[in-house]
Amino acid sequence: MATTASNHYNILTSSPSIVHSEPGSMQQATAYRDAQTLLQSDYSLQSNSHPLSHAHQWITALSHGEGGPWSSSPLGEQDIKPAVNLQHQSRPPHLVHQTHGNHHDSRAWRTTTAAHIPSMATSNGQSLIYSQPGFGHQHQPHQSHHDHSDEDTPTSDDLEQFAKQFKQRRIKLGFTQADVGLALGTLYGNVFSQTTICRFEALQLSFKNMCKLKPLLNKWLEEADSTSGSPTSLDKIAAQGRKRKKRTSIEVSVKGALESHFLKCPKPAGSEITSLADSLQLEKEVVRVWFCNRRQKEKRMTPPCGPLPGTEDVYGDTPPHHGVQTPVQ
DNA sequence: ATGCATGAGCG
DNA sequence: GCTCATGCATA
Repeated sequence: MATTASNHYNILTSSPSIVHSEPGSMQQATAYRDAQTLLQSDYSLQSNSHPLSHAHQWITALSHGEGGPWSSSPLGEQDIKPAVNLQHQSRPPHLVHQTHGNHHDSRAWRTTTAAHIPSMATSNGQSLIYSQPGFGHQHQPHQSHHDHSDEDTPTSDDLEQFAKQFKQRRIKLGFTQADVGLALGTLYGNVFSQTTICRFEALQLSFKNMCKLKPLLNKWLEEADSTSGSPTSLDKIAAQGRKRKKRTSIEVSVKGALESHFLKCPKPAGSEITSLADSLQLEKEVVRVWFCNRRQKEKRMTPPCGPLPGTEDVYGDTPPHHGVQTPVQ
């Protein structure tokens, strides 16, 4: 069965303070993992026992110090990043180009820069439901073609370029994605995780989100660049705990089943989710979240290949209109 | 790098 | 309930 590795929550109490990592070293990665399973309580604890509801503020409220509901320390969880970057940067040349035309909000991406066109592998994303990439260009930011480097609404291309350069320079300067995330917190008050930086570099965020982060990252880049000789004070405080449901590990076979259902119906009703969860022996919530994440992924996931026209808005939120135009090919 | 999860905000 | 931004935990 698939299953959830366990229904425990782990409380990370105090992770080792992270010092800004030095170029090339990926130290502090394992130390904190021990403290990972300190406490075990039922899932219900979260939904029933604690009337807490606003626990996100801790992330942003650096000066709040009220501690989240589940946090054991008053520091909130602003940055708990353990800098578990072991990866650094091995990035295969697979282009991550997104091609969607979701005007809806903001996730319009690349238009056509595919350098190589892998054939549709049909492993599991064959139906790429999503829409078309079309819209040959950014329909969002159109400001006069000016020669702005930063500021102002960038185009998809601008973002892509920036992300590329950002990553390269970041690496050259010897910083990990986690370092950057923390630095943004100490420098500008907005802490971000390694995950976010990673997704930024990989263009896996929505257009709007990318636009929002770009300025910050750009500033950091300048900072880091000019201070590349002296040790920028990247010290930060890290220590807090938080209870979170243990990540459920869904078995491959079960995932396959979910995929199938997803292809048939990306947006199942509550009752459907319930029965599906029942047949797969998963908690309803897990299934519901799975679908949410699946949908979200579809929206920004780079299509395995050219999204085929004809399979458009399955979610219904994909709006009407232009979208025609064949993707790559 | 990515899977599952949380929570704000919106109907 | 969903979307969307975001991240812990994990592979």
